[in-house]
Amino acid sequence: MYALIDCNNFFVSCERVFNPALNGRPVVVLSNNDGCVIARSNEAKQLGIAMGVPFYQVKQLVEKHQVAVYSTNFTLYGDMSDRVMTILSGLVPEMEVYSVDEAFLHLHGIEDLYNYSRHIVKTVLKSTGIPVSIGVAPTKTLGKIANHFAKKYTGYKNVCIIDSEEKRIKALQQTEIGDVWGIGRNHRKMLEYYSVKTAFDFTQKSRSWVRSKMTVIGERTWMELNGIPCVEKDDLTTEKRQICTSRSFGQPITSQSELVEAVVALASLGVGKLRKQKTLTKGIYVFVQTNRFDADAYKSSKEIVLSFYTSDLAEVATYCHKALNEIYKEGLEYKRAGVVLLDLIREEYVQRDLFDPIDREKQTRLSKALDMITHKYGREAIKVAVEGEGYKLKIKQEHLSRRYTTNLKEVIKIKI
DNA sequence: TCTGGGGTCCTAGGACCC
DNA sequence: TCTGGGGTCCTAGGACCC
Repeated sequence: MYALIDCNNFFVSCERVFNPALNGRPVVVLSNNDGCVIARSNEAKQLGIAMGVPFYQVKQLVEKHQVAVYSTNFTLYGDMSDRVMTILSGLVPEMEVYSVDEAFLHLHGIEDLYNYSRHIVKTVLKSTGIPVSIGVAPTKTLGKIANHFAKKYTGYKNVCIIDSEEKRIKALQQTEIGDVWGIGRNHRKMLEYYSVKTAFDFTQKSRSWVRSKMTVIGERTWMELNGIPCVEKDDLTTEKRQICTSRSFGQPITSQSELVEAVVALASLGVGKLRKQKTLTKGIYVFVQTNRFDADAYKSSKEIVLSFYTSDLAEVATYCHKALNEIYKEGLEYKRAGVVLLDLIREEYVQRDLFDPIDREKQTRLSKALDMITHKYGREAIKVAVEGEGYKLKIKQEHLSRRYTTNLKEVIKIKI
């Protein structure tokens, strides 16, 4: 049996841990730039605030019901996620972290699944303050469905188990096809056209029909819903194959020099991730765009294939600068830019090249020194010159909470 | 006036090779 | 007049996830 454990309204729950006055109140967390709603408390959901809705569209509703609003604080959420995952790894023999707020647990051989799951729920809550729900089932896709029910009905006490054919069928009949893990908007539309409304309807279609309409991915979902596990453990979960760092700007950027600074700042973040997972890159993709909701939106990009693998910021920054010079057009208002590091390889697999003009030993020592400085004094302490002094990406964050768990200056203070 | 960010996997079709 | 067949690799784009 598998369990899908999922933190309830995760980002909101993180904010509530450090601000208990938010309990019972409607709360929303916004995306970067305070653009869209990306997390909602149950109270906010009940007000009809939809997931992913642009914030300005619900501003009135928010004011009317005094909804608490937070800018996204990924430093805090990432750290809270680490805490939850650490607790879990101590409780189960095997697990796969699936996302910032979800993990699959392997429960093979466990007798009393309900009490075991309840114990996990209570332990995580007590240790981290984060409420979680658990769905247990023979496959991961069914686990997702069970989890949905665990959240939806309070009677389940955050644990729902699908362990019989009757329960499986009942659960499938009560699940809309669009709510199934792996069925997105397009496939939902297509399936509804063929009168497939529930997950159960879907399982009644033939395997070959599903394959022909939705390729192997749909077929996999079909198998899983029918109780046959086939979503395997992903060996690559920890190591990313590409690293994308992009931002929308609160204020548009017009000058080339400022755009260079922004792109290099993004490259710096990307290289930070690259180095953290101990990989090197051999391809750099830079893109810029104007407001993508405009009818005449302008988009441009450039990929540079390097001759040698690198994880050196100065080197990456140089290529980014080059790429940008080729794609920058005067007189436009840029709203978004990004840097993608492609073709990654683990550092121990890199072969030295006889014709490499750069002294890699020296460069590695320099990069390591930079890592140490950044680690000790923060990202702002040292940077590439072209990034500009004190330059900050123009991101709007008007409702930011503190980094309670990762910055000493921002920890909670207790008055005695 | 406002509209996120970071990933993965699969397929079709073109280029190229023998 | 007639114009093979099979394989690999790469890329763009679609679809989906949280």
